[in-house]
Amino acid sequence: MVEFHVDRGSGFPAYLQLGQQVREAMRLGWLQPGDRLPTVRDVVATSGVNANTVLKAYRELELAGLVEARQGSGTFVKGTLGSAAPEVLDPLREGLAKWVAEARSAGLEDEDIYALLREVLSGGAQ
Amino acid sequence: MVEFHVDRGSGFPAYLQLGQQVREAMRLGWLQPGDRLPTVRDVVATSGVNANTVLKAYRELELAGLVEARQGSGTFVKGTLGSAAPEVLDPLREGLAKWVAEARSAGLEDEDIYALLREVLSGGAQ
DNA sequence: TCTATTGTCCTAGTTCACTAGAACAATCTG
DNA sequence: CAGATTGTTCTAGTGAACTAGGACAATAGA
Repeated sequence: MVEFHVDRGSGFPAYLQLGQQVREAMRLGWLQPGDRLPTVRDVVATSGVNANTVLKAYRELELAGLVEARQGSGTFVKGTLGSAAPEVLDPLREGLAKWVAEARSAGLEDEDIYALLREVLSGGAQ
Repeated sequence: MVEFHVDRGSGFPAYLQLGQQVREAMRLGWLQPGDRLPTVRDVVATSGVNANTVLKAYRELELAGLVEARQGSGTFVKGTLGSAAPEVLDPLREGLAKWVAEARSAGLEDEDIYALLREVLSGGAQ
């Protein structure tokens, strides 16, 4: 089961945070087709956001074809995202963890690491 | 000189995007103490956001002690962020680029890569 | 069938990001 | 000094995000 963590006051919309967390869990293989998302009321109780906000997040995921809402029973993962095959991800994760350890021992903070990745992904100096 | 790229419609506030881009440029060593940020009017002309929005971004950076606004002459980088020594960053960037190439040839999209990094940084399975 | 659970809708209202446009104030340059 | 450039302030308004609270509808399970 996925556990949502909504950071109010971070500036960006709660419904986007929820959506992103679902997508991310799908990419990492934590959520697979058929899995059930937390109940709207669950999320309300857990994260403190309003039911309409949760609904908005879920509706966007549904529009994107990623989940399917079934009244009375819950919201279920329907599609797939990314190439979340564990046999592909696992070795990559290991390699990344190694690099991260290196970066951290060189004194880099998490934000430095994110910045560096964004730079590399967007093609260097641009 | 830093070039801003504001993605309207991405959902999160323009002033946060501007602030983040300055912080990131500082982390990567593109902006160093004494460097001048683009003029408020420059950013307005370039990115299309309103002057007040740019001002809000700059004011937040100033409150954080990262920049200093001097009326009549511009806004200048004051503090430092991260450990942006090139002799430290360069080899790390190289190693990361290598890993990214590997991940991409394994079929991962950028979003997969971000998700994986977030997972690793937050300490694995959490 | 009855009941609990779930998603869904509705109305009303508040807060905040952002826009628009104008004016002022300090600094630099010639 | 004069003019251009820069940051700064102000007022007014729009739209979106979010809250609050209630009600309805479909499904699952006993």
